Amino acid sequence: MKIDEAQALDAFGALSQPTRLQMVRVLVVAGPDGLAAGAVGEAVGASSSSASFHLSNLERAGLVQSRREARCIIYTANFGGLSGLVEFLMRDCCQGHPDVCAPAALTAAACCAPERGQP
Amino acid sequence: MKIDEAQALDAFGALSQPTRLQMVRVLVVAGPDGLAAGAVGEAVGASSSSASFHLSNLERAGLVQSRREARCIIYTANFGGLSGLVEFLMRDCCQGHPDVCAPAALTAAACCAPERGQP
DNA sequence: TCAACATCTCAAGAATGATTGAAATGAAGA
DNA sequence: TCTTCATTTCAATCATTCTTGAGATGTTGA
Repeated sequence: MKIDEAQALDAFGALSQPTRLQMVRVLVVAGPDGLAAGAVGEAVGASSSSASFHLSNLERAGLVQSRREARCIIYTANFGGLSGLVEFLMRDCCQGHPDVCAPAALTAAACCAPERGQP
Repeated sequence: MKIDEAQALDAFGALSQPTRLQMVRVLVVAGPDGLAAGAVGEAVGASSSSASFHLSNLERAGLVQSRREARCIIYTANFGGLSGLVEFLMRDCCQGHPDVCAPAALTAAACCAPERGQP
C-alpha cells in the first residue's frame, strides 16, 4: 500500500509513543482476529480512556483498523499501512539509497523467506 | 545497524516533523559529502536557530551525523541509523510478519537491484 | 588582536500531545 | 424496557515540543 507524506508523518508520530508502539506489537501478534479495545488496553497497561485515545490515534494514522463485533470494538493491525510505512521510509524518505535498502532487503528476506536468506 | 526500542522511539519522533523529514531527504540526496548546517536550513526554509534545533534532534535520534570542517558544521545522513530503523520496523515492531516484510522485500529489491525487480 | 562568519544556546511564549475521571453512547440480555 | 457491559467523548490539567529573537561560542583571515 502506497502512502503519502502526510500519512507517513502521522504514522511516525503514532509510533513515537511507547504505549502505541506496544499496542501495534500486540495487534501484530494477535493477527487478523485482532483484539477488543479493552484487551489491548489491558495488555499495555492503559486505562480504558487512554487506550481509546491511543487506538484512535493509531487508526487515524492508518496503522490499525477497527470493526464492531457484538458489544466489542475489535482492533486489528493494518498490515497494508505498516508495509506502506516501511516502503515510504525506503523509497520516499531515503530515495532508495542502497545503503539503506540493501540491509533492509536482507532483513526482509530473512523474515519472510528464511530458506533464501544466504544465497 | 541494530537499534533498540528507545532509539526507535526517538527516530520515529524525529521523522514525525515535516521540517526534519525534509532535512533527512536533503541529506540523503547530498550523500557522504553532506551539507553545512546553514545550507540544510536554507534548503528546508528554516531559520538558523530552528535548523540547529532540528538537526540536533535528528542527531540525537541517530539519523544524521555531524563533523566540523573549517568554520562549518557538516551534517550527513546516517545510513546505518536509517536502515536500522527500517529493520526495527520489520523485525521488532512487526515481528517479521510476512504481510509487512514481503511487500517491503519487493520494494527493497527494486531499489537496490532493479534488474531483479520483476523476475 | 580584531572583525566577520557559522553555528549553537538560552529564555519566553504558543501550540500540540498525554493523562485523568466523569459522563455519554451504543449493544445485549433479563 | 431496564440494567449491564464495552467503549468513546469531554473538559481540565500537566508535560512536551516548536518557534522566535537575542546573545554566546568558536573559527578564520586581515
